This record gives sequence, C-alpha cells and structure tokens, in this order.
Amino acid sequence: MSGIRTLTSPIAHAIVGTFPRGADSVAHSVIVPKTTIIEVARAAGVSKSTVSRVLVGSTQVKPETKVLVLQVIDQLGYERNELASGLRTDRTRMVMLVTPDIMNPFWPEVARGLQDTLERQEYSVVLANSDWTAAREQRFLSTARRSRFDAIAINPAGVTERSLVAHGTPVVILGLCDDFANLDMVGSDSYAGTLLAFTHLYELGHRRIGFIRGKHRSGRGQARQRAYNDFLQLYDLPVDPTLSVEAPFDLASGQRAAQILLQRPARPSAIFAANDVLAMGAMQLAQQLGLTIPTDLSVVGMDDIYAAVTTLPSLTTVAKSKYEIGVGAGRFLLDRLNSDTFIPPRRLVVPCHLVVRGSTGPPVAV
Amino acid sequence: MSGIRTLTSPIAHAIVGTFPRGADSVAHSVIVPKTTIIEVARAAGVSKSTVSRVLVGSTQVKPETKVLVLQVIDQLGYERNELASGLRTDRTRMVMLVTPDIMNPFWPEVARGLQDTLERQEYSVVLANSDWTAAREQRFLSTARRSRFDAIAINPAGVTERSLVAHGTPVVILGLCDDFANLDMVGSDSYAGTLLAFTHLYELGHRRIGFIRGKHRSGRGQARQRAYNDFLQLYDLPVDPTLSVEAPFDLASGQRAAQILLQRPARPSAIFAANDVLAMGAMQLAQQLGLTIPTDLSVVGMDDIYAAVTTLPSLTTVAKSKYEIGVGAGRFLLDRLNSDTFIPPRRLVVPCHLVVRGSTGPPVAV
DNA sequence: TCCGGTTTCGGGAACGTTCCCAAGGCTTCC
DNA sequence: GGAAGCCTTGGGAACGTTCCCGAAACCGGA
Repeated sequence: MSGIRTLTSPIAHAIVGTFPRGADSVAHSVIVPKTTIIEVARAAGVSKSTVSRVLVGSTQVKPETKVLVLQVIDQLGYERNELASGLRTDRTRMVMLVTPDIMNPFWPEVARGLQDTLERQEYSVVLANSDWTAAREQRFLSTARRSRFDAIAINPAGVTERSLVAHGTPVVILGLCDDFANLDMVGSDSYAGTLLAFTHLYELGHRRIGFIRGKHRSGRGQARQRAYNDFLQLYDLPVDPTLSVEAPFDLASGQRAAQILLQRPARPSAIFAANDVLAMGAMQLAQQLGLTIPTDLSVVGMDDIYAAVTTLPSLTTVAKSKYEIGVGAGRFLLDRLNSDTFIPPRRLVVPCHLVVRGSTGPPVAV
Repeated sequence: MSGIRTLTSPIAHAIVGTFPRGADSVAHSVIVPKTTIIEVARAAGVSKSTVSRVLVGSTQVKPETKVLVLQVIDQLGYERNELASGLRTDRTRMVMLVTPDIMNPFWPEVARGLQDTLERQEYSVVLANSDWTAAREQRFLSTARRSRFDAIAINPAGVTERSLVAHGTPVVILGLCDDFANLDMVGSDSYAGTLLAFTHLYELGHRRIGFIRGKHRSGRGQARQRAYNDFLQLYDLPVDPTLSVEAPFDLASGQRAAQILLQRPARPSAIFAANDVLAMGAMQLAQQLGLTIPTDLSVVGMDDIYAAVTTLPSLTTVAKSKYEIGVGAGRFLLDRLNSDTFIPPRRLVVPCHLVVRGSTGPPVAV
C-alpha cells in the first residue's frame, strides 16, 4: 500500500563534493573591519558624542550637523554595533518567543502576529522550542537573561510563575492558565468556542454527541470539559460517560477515539473533537467504517489549522485567531516596554469563531 | 454553506480587564541588579581575570581555585553577560535563519534540524521571515550584522551572492540555486524527485499526465521543468503544452490549475503538482467535478508536508527530507565556524523519496 | 642555596557605545 | 556692556567582559 523509493539524479553525483571557484569568485577570507562611531566622527569633523546623539535620535543636535553626520554614515556604510549599545543601555530590542514546538502549525501563526507587531517598533523576535521539556525551557530562559533580551512571550511547559517573575523582564503568557495570575496572559476562549460547537450541533438536531477531549496537561484543556458539562446541563441532556473519550493530540489517537465512540451500541450522530487533528483522525476512521459525512456522522474540530480546509468534506471547526493572539501578546509586551510605571497584570481573551464547512449537517431521521 | 458565529463566554467579560493581585503576589517593580564577574571575584577572593579564565574554560587555572570559583558562581547565581562577552570577542554564538515564510509548513522542520544541530555546540538560532520581499530580507541581514551574528542560513528572496559574501560571516544557502556558486548550499534533489513522480505514474500505466508547475521565482523550480522535459523525451511521449499549467504556490491556484487541465477535451488521467499544497487544491477540484481519486484521476504532490497524510485519499507525494536539510546546513556552518582556514564552497544534495499513498493508481481502461 | 623554567595569578587596557558634566557660543534683556 | 539663559558640542567615564603582559609562586636539579 505504501512504499518508498529513491532515485539519484545526475547532479546528485556532486553530493558533498566541492566544486572549483570561478576566476571572478569573491574572496571569502577578506575580513572587513567594521567602521566605528569614532571613524564616523573623525570623517565628519565632530566628536563621537555628537554622532551618538544623531544615532540615538536626540533633538539636542543642530540640524545641519545632523545631516552632515547622516551623510557620512551613509557614505561610510556605518552600522551601529548593537552589542556595545546593548551593553551600555542594557536594552537589546530582542524578544524571545518560547513555544513547545514550532512544527505544530498553530505556533507559526502566533509567531507571525507577534513579529509583525513588535517589528513595527524595531524589535526582533527570536523563536525557541521548549520541546515540552522543562529543562530545554530553562536553557532558553537562561539564554534570554544572559543575552539581555528585553521581553519574553511563552507558552509554559514547566516553568513556574515565580521564576518567570524573577526573570526581571516583561513576560506574557500564551494560553489561558489559571496558575499565572501575576503575569499578562493572552489566549483563546476555548470555553465559549466549545459551547459554540456543541450548540451548532444541537441546533442541527443532534442529541447524542460524542466528545473527544484532548489529554490535558497541567490544567489546560479543562475549559472544553467545563463547556461540555455546562452544555449538557443547559439543554437538559443526560450525562453519558460512554460518549466521552480522552486522547492525546495526534491523528492516530483521533482514529482510536472515534473507533471507541462509533462501535458503541447507540453510536453518536455527531462528534466534537478538542483539536482539528483529532477531528481529522475521527473523520478518516468514520469513512473507513463506511459512514458518509455529514449524513451519517457530523464532525466538528477546533483550531482551524491550515489543513482543515483540505479534507473531504472540509472540516467544520471552531477557529482560533492565532495571528491575533500573537498581536495581542505583542501589544502587551510593548505596553510594558514603553512604560516605566507599574502596570497590573492583564488578560486578553480572544474570541473563537465557528466556521461551518462541509462536515456537519442534520442527523438522518430515525 | 459557510458561516461564522461568535459567542462570548462568562470569562470573556474580563477581556482586557485587569484583576487584583493576591496578597502574596510577587513584586514586579523589583529590579534585580545582575551580579557581575567582579563580585564573583571579590566573593571568591581572586581577581576578575581568574574568574574569566574559569568561565572561558582555560586550563591555565589551578584546579582548586577553579572549583572554588565555580562554587561561588553557583552560589551567587551569576550569569555571564553575553553582550559584554560578545563585544570583546566579536562572537555571539547566534545564527540567523532567514526563510520566506514560517507559516509554510516546510520551514519549521528545516528550522528544527538546524536548531538541533547548532544547539549541540551552544549556538542559538534566530528565525526571521523575509516574506518574499527583498527589503525585509535586507533588514534582517542588517540586523544580523549589527548584532554580530556568527552565521547565516538563508533561502534567498532577492539578495545577491555578492552581498551575502560581503556579509563577512559563514553563510549557507537553503535550496539549490545555480547563482550562488561561491557559497555552501544544501537542498533537495527536486530534479530526481520529479522524475520519480512521473516514472511512478508512467509505470502505473498513465500516458497523459498533467503538470502543475510552480511559479518559479529567480531560477528556482527549473529543476522540475527540466525533469518533466527529460521524462517526456525518455519515454518518447509527445510534448503537449496543454498538459502544463503554471501556478503560484497556494491552494486556490492549485484548484484553478486543475480546472484548466481537467476541462480540456482529452483530460489527463494523472496530475503531478510541484507542491503538496497545489496537489491538494487539484484534488479538491477534481472531487468537486465528481471525479473519484485515484480511479478517475491520480494525483502526486511534492514536499510531504504534515497535511499530506490528512487528505482523503491521502496524498502520494515526493517527500523531501526537510529535517535533514536543516541538519546539513547546520553542519556546514559549524565546519566554517570551527575552522579558521579556507574551506571551498560545498553543496549537499539531499535525495527525495517517493511516498506512495492513496491518491495514485492505474488509470481506468479506455 | 641558587637558578631556569613552568604554572598560576593580578593589573590594566581594550571592545564600541551611551550618558553625564562642563564648557563655549550665541541670544536676549536689563 | 555685562549677566543670565539656552543651544550645541566635546571630553571622559562607564557598561562587563576578554586578553595581553608581567609578576609572583612554585618546582626540580645542580
């Protein structure tokens, strides 16, 4: 059914080979000594203090000399040494983003939002993977401290609030965790989102709805569970433990969970999964069992990752505004970076949207 | 067919609200003055030179004093200031990775390979998005220079080889471009990969094969075109321009391209797309037209991104070893970083694999 | 005991920038 | 005309580290 083949092309002969440099090749070994502020000063006939003032944008300098200095800077191709600058000012205009794993399609979008926001004020964003391990996370936080990063955005894997606060720079938590009350936080309203999903299915006429709940780590994922309970209570539906299955956030687990749900005697007519990936797994399994989606089974996911639109039928899902989360986090950080007065911790809850696609519909009449 | 709804949850009342800090809350305004090498020296009763020697791992220090110093360092929680260190040594142990767009699932995997390789030698990797624009790319390269990054890995969007060489640090090009002959390069063998795909389809019995070729920018993507031509010649197939369509690398363009191909009088029985995303678009459109995959139409993509396995049927594709590309790039950089003698430019071609999944099969008998 | 050599250490300069302070030049007003 | 004030500038110290150089301590052998 599935196989792997390799073929080597003509150019592959050169694998790890070296090839000769042309006659006009550029010399590699030339060391270009960087020009410093002092040479600029000398060339412009002013003192380094004045050049520095121009660089830093001080108003304390006569317009004509400013033009002159800028001219010389341009002419000499001078570029300020941020290391020296940072050493003196203790600011580096660098922000670190620590996520569990950039290979999860959720985070790159958050990163983009953060970058686009921070870059507008000349900050650079450094991405780091904690890999879900506290040790790697600690290493990165240490790097951030040693290299004097100005701020941190983090989805915590194991670090405590105490140690983040002790970090000394502005910090924003990505995701809504109750145990970081003293820090800024921005995340999606998974509770409301889950409610949206179940309500959507209820209004379509579904009464037996399966729930694939993600394996929650450290208090996350509780929101969905709470919403599920509240939903059942709100619409006066019976609590049926056989309709609820726990699964780690990957495709195969989604399939397994769906199998459990669908082979129950009175199988659900719809399934909500805590994650798009889980939902896709469920869809795949249902189709393997010969069920047609959405006629025989409706499926709703959560996140609205890129791939949700490529399934057949395309996946109805609760979309999280990933980019906006990044933007919000960036704004929080900028607020703190730009003000020297105390700002009490804030929390930004980004609403979810229900995106109705092809995987949901009314149940077949019994 | 498709709609968006928003719902506000109870906790969303707190949107951008502040909430009180508990009595045991940790003070934010406390500024922890970082301990310096001098305080360590004083506490240990040695000179700062000795402490520095210990930090830098010099052998020129008596074992006992070394332990003593390390002890004091640990006790005081001292962390070296990398800014000062970098200013003095002109090395920062930071490497920049410039890619066109981290939201493309291809790059995060490359990034992981690069990070895993470089972190083993205490280097940190900073990710930057050029967004396909030369201006942003230039900004990041400038940042890298000003902040004295030790090396650059880049998938060039508009920068010239001259300016990369002039950058002065080790550079590795991601992707195989002919116009960067003086720099290290690592990329996939798209030529051989494309040949694999077409050969696979040919062996299944397909003779009329459509080709959605990516919109090549600056010489990239030529490899696929060359392979296509060679394939036709090799198997003595007629050159039919109506079987070849150009499209930018996104889903909608894949749909459009497929539409063009499939509404031709003698429609192809198979399609190879330059990209998984394009292939997915093609699959979607074919299914909208009522075609069954792979019975009515076989589809092959390229890259093997995460989503390729989630489509229905799952996508046969030419897998690129994204992680290995990152690893290879990291190795090249380390080689240059660790040696001060001249190394001629090298090129690493990572082979592709054909991953046969559900989207390909023999054509229906005519 | 003394001497050459090695090991170990401390003092100070340097990296390139920013910031503080003071000085000079100019205007303005009494 | 001189003092007070502002605008503009220059000199030097400081940021925290590494590196060079010289000095002290130590060792073994004659």
